[in-house]
Amino acid sequence: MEMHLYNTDGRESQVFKPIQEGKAGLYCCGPTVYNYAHIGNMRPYTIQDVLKRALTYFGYDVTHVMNITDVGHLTDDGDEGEDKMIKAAREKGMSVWDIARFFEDAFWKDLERLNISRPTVSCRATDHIEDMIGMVKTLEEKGYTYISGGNVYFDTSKFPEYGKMALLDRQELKEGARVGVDDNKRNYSDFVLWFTNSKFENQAMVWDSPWGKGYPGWHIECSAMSTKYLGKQFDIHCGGIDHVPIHHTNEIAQSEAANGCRWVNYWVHNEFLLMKTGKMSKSKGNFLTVQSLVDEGYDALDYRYLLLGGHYRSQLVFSWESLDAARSARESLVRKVKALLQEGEADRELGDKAQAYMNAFEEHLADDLNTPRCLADMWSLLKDKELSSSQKLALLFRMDSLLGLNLEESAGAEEETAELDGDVEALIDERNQARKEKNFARSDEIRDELLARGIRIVDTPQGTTWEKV
RNA sequence: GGCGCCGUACCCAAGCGGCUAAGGGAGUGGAUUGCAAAUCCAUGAUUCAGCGGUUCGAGUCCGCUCGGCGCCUCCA
Repeated sequence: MEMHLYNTDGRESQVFKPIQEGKAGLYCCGPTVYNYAHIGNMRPYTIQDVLKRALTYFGYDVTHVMNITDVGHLTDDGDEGEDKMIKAAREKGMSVWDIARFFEDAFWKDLERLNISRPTVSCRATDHIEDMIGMVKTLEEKGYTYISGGNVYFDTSKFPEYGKMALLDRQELKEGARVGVDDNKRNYSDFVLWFTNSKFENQAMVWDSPWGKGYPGWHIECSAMSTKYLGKQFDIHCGGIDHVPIHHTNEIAQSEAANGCRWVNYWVHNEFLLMKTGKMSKSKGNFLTVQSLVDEGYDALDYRYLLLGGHYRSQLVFSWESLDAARSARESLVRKVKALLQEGEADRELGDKAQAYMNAFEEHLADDLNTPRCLADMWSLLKDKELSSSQKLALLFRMDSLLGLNLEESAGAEEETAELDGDVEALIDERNQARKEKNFARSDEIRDELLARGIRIVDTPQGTTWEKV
């Protein structure tokens, strides 16, 4: 199956053609670990996970690389502002190194809860300082840099295609409109490759370099690490749409200047998750974390379902109402799987009819990851009266291996924990006895009591069972 | 000021020129139940913000108007 991806570079949907037959190199910008990731941050990782599953399913051997930015970055542009890592360290009374590990661990935990598979390679910026220095040296040798105010800058005027992907040439940027202008720059769009003139206190993260003690610029890490693990040219680069004009633009300039060739073939950018009050961001304080959703009683997978319910290139406004809707839908799917499972196991092979469903699903998935249609496909197969339960299960599990809602595991998980509480069984027996004696006051009392303990009674013609709420 | 996106039923949301406008949630009616829950069945836009235009044909293309959002700053 051919995959179609919307390529920001060219602004059109294109057929994915790998550089190397049967392989796909995928680089995704990872988190800066100075704070908890918020649920908006999790949107790209979720869609990238689906992309990776899809590529793998369609027969590509995927190498997925993600960086962990554990080097301090500024809270503002230029030389202003405070280093995020240092700020966090001061506030938490921890070293910057500990801060980085702490939030990196929290990040992996969030990914796990969202059923996002780990990248093939995850690389910390602090472990790759030499690679970055090497790339800056190459750029210097090729004449793309200048030193000013102690920092090494990339001279964007030396790179004629600067801003091509972002279509920057069409825009009249309002220079200095909201940020002070860095007088050390020759051109507005120039950016720092290596800092040596830091004014920060507590510079724990400093490395020796040909230009003096300092630390790398904001954009060089992705270029250096992606080149190291995926080569000078690779297939797909993912990230948030906000990265288009600055971060990815600078990455392209650096990488293509240093490597002397085209760098990335497909740029896949996800749109933002918004709050009703506007963009979700740490600085605005209007953000939620996966943990805060869990604290409110949601399953992290409810949020995954919510994300899958909209297309990744559309803005999505988060609301508790839509999360409720996603939870209802997801729980319903899990219940249906559970019911089907009681009728038997999933077939190993898909029959003709089931295959038609799978084909449609694959087509929608391959159509620039149209996950809303994929979910609709799941629902429509469930309604099919001519399809056997075992075929339905086979389809659902196959589809879910691409969407990652963990339906099979969720349907089974309740059974296991169910066995643990012995007195739950006793209460149910007591309730059934009460019902037999038409003592409904007592039976309803027990039902309420169990519900308070997170257990919902389900009366069926075959008898009484229960499930976790 | 410049660039870009969006406006589809009560809510979320597909749709990218052509069969009866996906799907989910909520609601309503019915079956089932001691009552619930769950489940099953049924039910929803002559219409896609508005107005013009192109076309045999437009939610889908073009223009304008109104409304919302994002970017131009580190940001997912």
